Amino acid sequence: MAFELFGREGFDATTVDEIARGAGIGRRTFFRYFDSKNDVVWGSFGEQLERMREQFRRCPPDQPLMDAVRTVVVEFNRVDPAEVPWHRRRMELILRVPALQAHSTLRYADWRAVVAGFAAERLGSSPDALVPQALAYSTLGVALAAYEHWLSRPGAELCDVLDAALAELANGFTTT
Amino acid sequence: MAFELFGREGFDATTVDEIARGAGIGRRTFFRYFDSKNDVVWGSFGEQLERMREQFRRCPPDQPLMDAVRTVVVEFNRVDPAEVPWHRRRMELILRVPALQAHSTLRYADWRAVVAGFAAERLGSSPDALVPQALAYSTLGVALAAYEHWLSRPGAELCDVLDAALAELANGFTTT
DNA sequence: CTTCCATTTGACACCCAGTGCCATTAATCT
DNA sequence: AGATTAATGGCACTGGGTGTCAAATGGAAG
Repeated sequence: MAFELFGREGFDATTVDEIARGAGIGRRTFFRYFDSKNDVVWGSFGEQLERMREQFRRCPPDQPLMDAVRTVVVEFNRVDPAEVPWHRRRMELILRVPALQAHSTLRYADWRAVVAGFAAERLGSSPDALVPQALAYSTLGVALAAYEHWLSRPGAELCDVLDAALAELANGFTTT
Repeated sequence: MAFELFGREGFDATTVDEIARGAGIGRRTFFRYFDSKNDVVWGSFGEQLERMREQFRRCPPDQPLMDAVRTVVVEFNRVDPAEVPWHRRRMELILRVPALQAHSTLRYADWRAVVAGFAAERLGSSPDALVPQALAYSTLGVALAAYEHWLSRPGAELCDVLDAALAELANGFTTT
């Protein structure tokens, strides 16, 4: 897998030629499977998002908006304990390698669209109105902060950190 | 200026050679003034941030955290009316051209650090603790949503939109 | 003015990501 | 098998970004 190379040489130092050779395919073929080298670390994110949309659909209609968002985001990011070390390495790349950090912004847009869509529905407004967009943007932000926090403390439980951070958001960061 | 070229040909279609030739300098010299083509649209952002830090310093110590953040972010983004069209075009590039959208993420890190620093001070915690980071991340998110909203409605007043969006954040997006 | 020094510049040669083109090689169908 | 279609990968090219080095520039000091 290409991740061995990234782990060994670092993401930037690993060339597409190496990845392709490692996978036993031609360089040109690589670019038919992946739009860019960056996309290697983002598997089939689109399908994952469909899962999140589904989770939003399952939310009880009377559940307060931010409670629903919190639950879904936390559940969406729950991973099989066996996969945690793997997930950690992947997220380390995404959140710490500048090239990926930058590129990932483009992927986050779809994630935000799902959240904004749900919020808009609940608020009876358009998905691109100010409030749903601001809500989606800030939820994403909080999730990223939680991820970074999780990455830098080996012991932490991702879902707990996410839940705590989203609770703060729902409180408007009040210093009660 | 390079912005004419971006406006005429589009950002991606404008090559560094063209920019350099347009500025009457060599290509190599261009890369000595700018780390990348992307950086052209981000002038001296570092100095701007110093201004924001200063504004945070001026906040009355008894002002509630989120009120202070809101005021400072709004004021920080207030631009001379004469410069608005220019600012608009610059932000259009930053927020709509994928390459710049991605790259800008790296610049936002410094912006967030300023906000997180202030929040940490007020909360008596470390700047990289969860709450200051989450607060900074979500404030940035809300600001970006406000900017997008502003860009897509020619009539809107940036500061008003920012203020409204940040008020929502401070309320935890409650549907009162 | 000239000499000497340091800084700035830009030409040149690279590396690497990404793309268009096209011949070759599998699959697949009849 | 024979014909058709899709997948593959070689090749050449564009464009961003970097290292190297020689020439140009600009002061200061003599």
